[in-house]
Amino acid sequence: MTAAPADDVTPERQRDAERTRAEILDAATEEFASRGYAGGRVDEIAAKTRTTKRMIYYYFGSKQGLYLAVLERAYAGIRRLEQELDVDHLDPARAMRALAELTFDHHQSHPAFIRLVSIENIHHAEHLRTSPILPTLAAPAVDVLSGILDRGRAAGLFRDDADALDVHMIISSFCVFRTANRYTFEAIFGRDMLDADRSAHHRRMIGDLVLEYLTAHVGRA
Amino acid sequence: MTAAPADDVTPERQRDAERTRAEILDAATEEFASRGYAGGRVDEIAAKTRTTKRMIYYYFGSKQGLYLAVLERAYAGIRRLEQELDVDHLDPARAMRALAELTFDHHQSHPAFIRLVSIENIHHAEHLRTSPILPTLAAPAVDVLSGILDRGRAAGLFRDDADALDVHMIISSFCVFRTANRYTFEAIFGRDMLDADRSAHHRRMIGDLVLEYLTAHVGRA
DNA sequence: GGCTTAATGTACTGGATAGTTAGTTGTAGC
DNA sequence: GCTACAACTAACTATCCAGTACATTAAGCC
Repeated sequence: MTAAPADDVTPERQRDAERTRAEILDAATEEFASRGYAGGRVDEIAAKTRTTKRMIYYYFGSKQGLYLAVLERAYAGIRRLEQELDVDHLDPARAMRALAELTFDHHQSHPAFIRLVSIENIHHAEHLRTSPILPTLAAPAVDVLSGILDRGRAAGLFRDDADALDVHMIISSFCVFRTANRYTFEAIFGRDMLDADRSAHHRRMIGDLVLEYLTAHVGRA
Repeated sequence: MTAAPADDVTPERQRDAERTRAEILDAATEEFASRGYAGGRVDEIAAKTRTTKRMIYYYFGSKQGLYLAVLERAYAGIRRLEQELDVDHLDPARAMRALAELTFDHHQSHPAFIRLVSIENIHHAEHLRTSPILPTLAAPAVDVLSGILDRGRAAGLFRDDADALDVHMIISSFCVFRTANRYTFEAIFGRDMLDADRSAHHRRMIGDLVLEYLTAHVGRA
């Protein structure tokens, strides 16, 4: 990436565009995810970095530009995971469970991503819709899922009328809800979603749920 | 409510505290639900009513007080619905489906409520947690659900290890997701969740999903 | 070692916006 | 028809905050 001299490494470089950008993105992710777009403060983001507000405008142009960069980087994470998931060596049922658990694990360990998606929906996806990465987001999720469904149907294991996006929705809704609505759920029902035992239980549960749905009334139109 | 004269009704009363309050709450619900708490503008809310900003402070004290009043009124709607739902005359499976469909219909027809819940979660439920109505929110949902589960288990129809809050979560997550994440879902996958055919399909689906879960491996510990 | 450009810092501005001050008017009760 | 209070209005202020003008410094290049 950076062309650093091989033998005389300065331990703290004073100018490093790459690192400054990344530091700003990290701070901005935290700020926007925890306060929303309108609630997020550019001054606050700058204060969390080792640089100044001027740099944010230098690299990202505007508050909106920064927010969009944050959003795009967050989406890139789950997209990469889905692309890297190799389930061809697993039977359809196990493959489906692996996909559900991948989603479960990602969403649980990336609350900032989930919160950013919530925030983006509050804004009617107006930022995401303008993003150049938008067209690359659908395929990874849908392709893996369609492949598993096709194999399952061919083997006579899964129902014929299951739709890939519906299955994606079942998995996403469950995994997103646990993280996205964690706070109101805990306030109302007094149950912490992130309790380790409960997490393990829910992780099994989403796999069960999807497989029960897919194997119900097999062969029916 | 208001002591209006019986025979000489003035068509447009110039002073009506009740109506002014309600008008402010309506406008504020729309504003906060569509722009978030920090993004919502008190001046904008005032402009949408037939009164002035001063009245908002007169009745609700602060922006936060207004927001909390909006949130409480929104929760009151679903709580009332759940309380009024009478499923004792239905067999457990039909009762469960009726509850799922009630939730589905409410969430689909009250997007502002769903958005407010999302917004409240962005804010770590800090407003809801201070609300005096908080203790009244859990019981209606849980009681109806527990009743149905008990009857289903007693009849040997439902699995023994099903937990009321888990079932609530399955139903809520699905119904909330469709509305809450509608915009990013449409942007990414090009599918409108509110299409009439798809809605009917999903409405059946959430009932199926819950019943398949509850009737799977019946009798197993 | 000077030239060029990318990277960085300081200090400011102007518009937006939550909240207030100081008043006015309608209406119920007598 | 007067009084007291609730309901209401208009105009203001103090602060916050996104974005900028301008100066400066490090580093690659020859």
